[in-house]
Amino acid sequence: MGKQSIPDVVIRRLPIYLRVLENLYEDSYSNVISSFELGDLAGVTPAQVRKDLSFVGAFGKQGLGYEVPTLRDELKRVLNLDKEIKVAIIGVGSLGHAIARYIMERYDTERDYHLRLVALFDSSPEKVGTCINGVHIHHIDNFHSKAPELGFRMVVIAVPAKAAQMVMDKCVSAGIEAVLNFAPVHLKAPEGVRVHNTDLSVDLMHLAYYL
Amino acid sequence: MGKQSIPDVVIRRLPIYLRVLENLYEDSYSNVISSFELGDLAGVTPAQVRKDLSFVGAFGKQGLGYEVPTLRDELKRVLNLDKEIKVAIIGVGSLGHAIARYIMERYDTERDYHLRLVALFDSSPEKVGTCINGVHIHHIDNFHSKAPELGFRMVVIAVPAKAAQMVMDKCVSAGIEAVLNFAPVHLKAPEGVRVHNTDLSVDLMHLAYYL
DNA sequence: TAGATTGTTAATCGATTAACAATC
DNA sequence: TAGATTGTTAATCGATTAACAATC
Repeated sequence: MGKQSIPDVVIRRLPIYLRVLENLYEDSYSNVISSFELGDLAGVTPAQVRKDLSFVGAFGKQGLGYEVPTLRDELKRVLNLDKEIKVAIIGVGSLGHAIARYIMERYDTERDYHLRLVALFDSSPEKVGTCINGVHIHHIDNFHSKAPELGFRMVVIAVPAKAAQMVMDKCVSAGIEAVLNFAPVHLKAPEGVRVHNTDLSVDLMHLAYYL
Repeated sequence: MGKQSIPDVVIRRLPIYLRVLENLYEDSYSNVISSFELGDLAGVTPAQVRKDLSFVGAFGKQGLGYEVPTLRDELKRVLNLDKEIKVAIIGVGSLGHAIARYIMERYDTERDYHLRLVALFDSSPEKVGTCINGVHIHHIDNFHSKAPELGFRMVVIAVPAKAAQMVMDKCVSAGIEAVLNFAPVHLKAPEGVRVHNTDLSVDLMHLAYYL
């Protein structure tokens, strides 16, 4: 299998292919898709698609293309999305709130991705104890015990920049393995903890260059 | 000057350096920073920092490092952030709302980035006509006339996937030059319109691989 | 001055693209 | 079968890293 042999740059594109297939599925297209069509819908070249898919070991059919349900299942398997993945969000400001709703709407319902939001954390006494769509907001001080109790290994950080590294440290000590950080700071984590930084302001500034 | 000669991968890192410098500034650190310190805070190697900064033509001082205010101003100039940049958001769901608040809090106040949110657009009659922090929500049907009237050239799309391409087409025909897309679809735009896609679900799926 | 750090060049590394034999 | 498209290899392209002379 050799999971670590798939380059990260390829892994980053697999969810995009998966997203395209899910959308096709909903619109109930043809049962097969060529690297040309898939590339067009994903915004990459056909050669790129074939190269990427060769890493996951998916088998297309020459002359036809890829079977949509087969490829979709294969991509989900590689991305671990064939199991339920529990996620928690730390920081329930407007961004954390929006992310919570996004995950609940996009995953908890009809799709079978099984990305499930199991807990929210905040430090504000007014928020702690309340719910968003049935998901409780816990106090951040209880994070260390709640993580193993609720069984999530993936966390979204949506707290102010000043608090982010402290929150990250709590995650690390609680054994969290993957973190998606929305705070506008580069967070440090030891080897073995995967951190992905998404900063809206960085994206906006990047685009500003091209104006 | 040769703006187009700076690779996009470098442009993407410049806002990160700028963010580091702004944070330093607030904490009123030393007046100079070496490529080692800057790299550490930005999460890249010192060699990378020096290579990147050599593209913008910034001048550090051997034996010392880079003057923080000089480098900050230089980065802002290259990224067009020395002028006011007007932005509009299309789609005022919870994500659009959160992005609106984020931009208003982060840019409109004490900082001098001058990224300014000038308009919001939605199709819901309940939302149209209301305000968020003094910024009006217009009907999407008025987009074409509002764009030149309010003078924004950059747009954030935060509408559902199904509506996103249609909204993008409206942007293109209204002369928008840069789009930050949060809808989970790859949007097509003609040459000359810069599109940057950020999809929370793609990031989550990417991280899921490493669990 | 001596120590430190830049800017830049050359070497390495990795990713994308092109091309085509295999084959559905 | 003929036409189309895959999977893979080789060629190209670009980005990162290492190293070091220049110099503050």
